[in-house]
Amino acid sequence: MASVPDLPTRLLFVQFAAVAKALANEHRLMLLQLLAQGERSVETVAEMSGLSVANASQHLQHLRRAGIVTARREGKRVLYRLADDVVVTLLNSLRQVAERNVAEVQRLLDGYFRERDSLEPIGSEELLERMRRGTVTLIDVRPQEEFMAGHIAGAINVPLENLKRRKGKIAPRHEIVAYCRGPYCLMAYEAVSELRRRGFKARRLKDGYPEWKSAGLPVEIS
Amino acid sequence: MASVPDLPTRLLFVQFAAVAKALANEHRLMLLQLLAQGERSVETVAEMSGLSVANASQHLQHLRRAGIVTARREGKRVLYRLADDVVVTLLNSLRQVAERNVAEVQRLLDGYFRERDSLEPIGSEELLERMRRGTVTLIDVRPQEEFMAGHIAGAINVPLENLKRRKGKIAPRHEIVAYCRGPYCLMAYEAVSELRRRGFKARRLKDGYPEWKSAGLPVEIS
DNA sequence: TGATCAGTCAATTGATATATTGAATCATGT
DNA sequence: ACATGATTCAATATATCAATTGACTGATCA
Repeated sequence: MASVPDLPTRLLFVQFAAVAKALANEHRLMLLQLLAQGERSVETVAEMSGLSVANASQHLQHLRRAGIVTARREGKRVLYRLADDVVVTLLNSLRQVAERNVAEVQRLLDGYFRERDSLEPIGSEELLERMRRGTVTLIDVRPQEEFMAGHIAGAINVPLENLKRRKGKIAPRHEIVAYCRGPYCLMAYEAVSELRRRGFKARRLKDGYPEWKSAGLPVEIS
Repeated sequence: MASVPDLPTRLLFVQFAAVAKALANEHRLMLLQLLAQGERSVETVAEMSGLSVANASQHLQHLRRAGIVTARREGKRVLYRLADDVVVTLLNSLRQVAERNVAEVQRLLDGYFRERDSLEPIGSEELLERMRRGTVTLIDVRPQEEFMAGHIAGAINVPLENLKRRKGKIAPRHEIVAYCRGPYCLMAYEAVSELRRRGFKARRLKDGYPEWKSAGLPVEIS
């Protein structure tokens, strides 16, 4: 009764495993989060992730061979991007499984990310509704270059660095909502803490730009 | 401007990578497909996958440490099962990425699985509607033990082995729909081919039991 | 044409993963 | 208590992966 799998089925599993192998490295996952913001050059993601250019290049090629990202040449530089939106779904379910089932992740969330709950995240439906009524100011705390590559429609860019150095003159009449790269990017957490310290009403958007974009909600470029 | 990720964020990526590492092996993916049918003992999945018991045990423990499966002891045996339904989603998006992006998978699908399209898969909505009207006979071609552990409500069990040996006396008035373990399990394909060779009207269900179950559609046990 | 910049390739080293083997548990029946 | 069956553990050899280094290629611009 031993229904040992036949050859073609085994080959398929080998291919699926190849995709999983490409995801099975913390640096590549970090590169994917960066690419989830939009197209980026090798040098850019190398600098943002703290990897050497050669190392980042090899990781990106690994991801490309697995069909997770694609690359195109533009002049001197090579620009990488996620292959399609299914990749965002894949990364999200990976995150969900880790979050729900791995004790270590729970510990990290409960510890370092303790403020998570106290910062009352707002959902996308509620944000859309309040944007329509104009009762909220939406800020994107990512660096300017990421903002310019694409952001939530109606958001204004206040990079976290500027916010902390009080460079932007923020005096909104309404409550502030901050967002960044996604649920595990800490920038929006920090922004909300900082704003509250200064006496503003501030909340965090539950998800980040990649989730918003992949949900088909309105975005802008530039 | 090098926004190198901070420590807690890096630790989270390490944890996500650990989950991905657990998926990054063809044998473990095969074990997961088997466990997607329901709870199974180490010995059972070892036999079904063609792995040695010790090897299967170690792979299963790897999956357990990653929070992808859980185990419980029942007498002499240890029964493993998927940790939750998010795992099914994760495996499906992994499959989708591989399917959409990897040339090798395309080749396998177009070659060995050539009959795929000619076998006109039926969707779950249409199947439900026709089951309600009674205009279809639904057969589950998985082995009896898998059928007994859970199957689509209203299905009858005709294991592929029996079907091929003409052991079951099939004389349905209606069209036959066959299903098995999922989109990459070949048993339903073979069953439909065989039935058509004998002159029956037969189609394949688009997805398999795990997808049906995880979609919350009606199932039965025993 | 040559200099420069962005990225890739190849070779090396150290670190991880995998399958096998045989011994060690742990619960059960005699 | 002892024997048995099911699973896990420990040790090993082989294979694969990751980061570094320096050389190489391709596109741009003086």
